[in-house]
Amino acid sequence: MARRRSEMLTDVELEFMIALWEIGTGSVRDIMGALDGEHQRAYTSVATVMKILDDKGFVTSDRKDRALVYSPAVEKGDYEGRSLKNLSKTLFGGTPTALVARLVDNEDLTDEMIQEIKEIIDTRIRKDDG
Amino acid sequence: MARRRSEMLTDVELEFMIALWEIGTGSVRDIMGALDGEHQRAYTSVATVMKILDDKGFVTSDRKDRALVYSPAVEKGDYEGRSLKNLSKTLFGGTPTALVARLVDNEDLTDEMIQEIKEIIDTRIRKDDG
DNA sequence: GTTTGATTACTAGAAAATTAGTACTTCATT
DNA sequence: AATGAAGTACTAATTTTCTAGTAATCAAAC
Repeated sequence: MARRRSEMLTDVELEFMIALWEIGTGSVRDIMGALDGEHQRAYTSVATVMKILDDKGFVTSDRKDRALVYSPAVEKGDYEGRSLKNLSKTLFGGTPTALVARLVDNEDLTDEMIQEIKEIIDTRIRKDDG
Repeated sequence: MARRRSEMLTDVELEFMIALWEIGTGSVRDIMGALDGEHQRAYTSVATVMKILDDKGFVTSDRKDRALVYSPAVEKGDYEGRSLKNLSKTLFGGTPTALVARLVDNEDLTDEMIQEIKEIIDTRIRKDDG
């Protein structure tokens, strides 16, 4: 516990959290196995970062016969929200509309995607009304 | 010129780029003046980072009687797009729809904002059709 | 009970990012 | 020409992040 300077993860921390969110819960070895495998890292490197994540409060740990089993203390959706808020704040003046505007003027966004996005918005509007 | 390892900016680089985008063009002193002012930094710190940004190709520089005057080589909108793509890739499986879904389930999003977002989407759809 | 294997804790070093000092250059002013 | 002011280039130190080694612990297998 303790530490928690920033509410945002560093690059490597995020990579490991993604692995943990993927598997739900797991030991250092499990997490190492769930990593993208691009980079190849020492067991102790993963263990060290997991401990840091524990210190920062992003995960919790439980001992299961000798080994630590980690679980997310922050949900992925929660962190996604944080990331969006963070990006919105730094680059879009805190207005999500500006963010969406930039998103949809991306050329390689297919018609289907746009349509899907429209449906998401419409659903949300209907939910508010109802 | 040269350098350009990552296409993404570091935190401090981004902070300075935002200042430069704000003023359009300016000397180290101008940029220093346009910073949020939260942090207070030495003149030479700003100068060093601006040189790095030049090396990486994010800005261009021109001498105007002795002093360097910097201009963005990457538009803010371009970098906004990059950032969104980056976030979408790491955290939303590369699907912008998932990103939007997360964005709109943010509670402190007002009805007006949602409505605005809807209009942005609808406009984009109409543009595609026509 | 000793060895082996797996794991954590601690430590440290490498790499990347940030900050800023010092020396040098150049121009304007005296 | 000497002095001072402003700026850049170079260098270096600090901080943060990332990586991994070593030692200690503990349980199981022999």
